[in-house]
Amino acid sequence: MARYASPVSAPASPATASIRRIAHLDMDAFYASVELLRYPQLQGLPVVIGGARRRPDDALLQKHAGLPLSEIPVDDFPRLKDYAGRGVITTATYAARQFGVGSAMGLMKAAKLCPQALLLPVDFDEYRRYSRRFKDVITEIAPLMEDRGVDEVYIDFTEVPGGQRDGGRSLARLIQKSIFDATGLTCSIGVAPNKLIAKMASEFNKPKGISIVMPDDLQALIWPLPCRKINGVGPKTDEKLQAQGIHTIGELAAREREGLIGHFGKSYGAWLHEAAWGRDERPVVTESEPVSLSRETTFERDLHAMRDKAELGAIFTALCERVATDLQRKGYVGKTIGIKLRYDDFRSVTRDQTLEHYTAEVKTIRLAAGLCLKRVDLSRRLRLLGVRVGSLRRVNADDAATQQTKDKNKSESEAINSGANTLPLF
DNA sequence: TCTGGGGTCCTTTTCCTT
DNA sequence: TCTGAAGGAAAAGGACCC
Repeated sequence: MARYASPVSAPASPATASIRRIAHLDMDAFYASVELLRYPQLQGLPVVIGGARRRPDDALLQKHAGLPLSEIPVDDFPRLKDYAGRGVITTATYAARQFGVGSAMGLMKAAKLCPQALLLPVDFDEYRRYSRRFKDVITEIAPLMEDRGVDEVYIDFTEVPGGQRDGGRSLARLIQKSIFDATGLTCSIGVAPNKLIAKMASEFNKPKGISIVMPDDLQALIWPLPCRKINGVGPKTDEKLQAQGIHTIGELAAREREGLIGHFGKSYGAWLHEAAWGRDERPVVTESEPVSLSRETTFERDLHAMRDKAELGAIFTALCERVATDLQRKGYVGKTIGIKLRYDDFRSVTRDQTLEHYTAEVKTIRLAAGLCLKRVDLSRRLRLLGVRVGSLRRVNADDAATQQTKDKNKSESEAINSGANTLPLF
């Protein structure tokens, strides 16, 4: 909090002491909007963007090679009804939502609800490019920005020129307009005394909304909302709250702190109480280091450790390679190697192993992950396999240190190898 | 007939050491 | 040598988020 108190030394504008103003900015239907910039002819149509393993528009692009994307006839786009395979919807346009399809729904189920919907693949690279562009626009105007994923950020307005005017509305407008001018994309912004409230506020007026919440507005604007609107209250907690007759944030605020602690534990119970009262002192964090890095994949069909050994082995090795490549590209080494697998009945299990030394080597990762694999039940069929490296540390650009790490990795590999010669599974 | 992938953080369990 | 307590670290799982 101290960081955000108004400067004591400079008696700035005498009448208007600066109060903490935090904005949450959320891009409106980000993925879909980016796709519509590319394919404007799909405007207003039901479009679903989904986790298709094969790009459903590959054939489309091939067939119309040379033609500007915006001139590809709508009738040629792949339809949901023609899709067969696993996958879920990542996002859907408003027109598609009319049919009851939405994020996280299985594609097969969605195809029944809206067979005529167009299906586009998820193009993360493109979304990341737009993400970088809109974030650059923001930091030009307000440098204290916290990245919250590809389409969301928090911004500290407190000390930004104009950040106090109208509770932050003018600055929010400026940012909205600048982002639209630079990218053609719209966003919604909530400005409030802290991140918790700002996050809720940004949802008030979607799309293209600006919502201002002042400290005194808690009762009127926040308390009537369902508890589920609190960022950090998910379906499980909501269910427990409902069971106790707590439906709104106001009802939650009315509960004794001690009672909540009794039901939800010391830490989470106390946090729920604070949240209901709109209290949140978390700073806007402009930089952070990753804790773990992982790769996982769901198979086209469930695989069996023995019957599909070769296939699983290849997938497993590929996952290790991808994690290792990611680590090296991003400049990290880690020392906790883990696997995750999901059985055909959707239960998942994880196994971890912490090494003596940090590594980013495929071989070491593969060996350690192989040992983890030996500790799980492989009689059931699997639908997902993942490999993770945790306890990350940034690797020095310094060559000597790198070489040292490599040497250690080498001996580590050998050590693991000698203990593992009874053969890893895949 | 279903239910992605990449993360973080917290709690509980397990294991090791003293 | 066995047992149990205590505490810490690592492992496992769960909830949540985008």
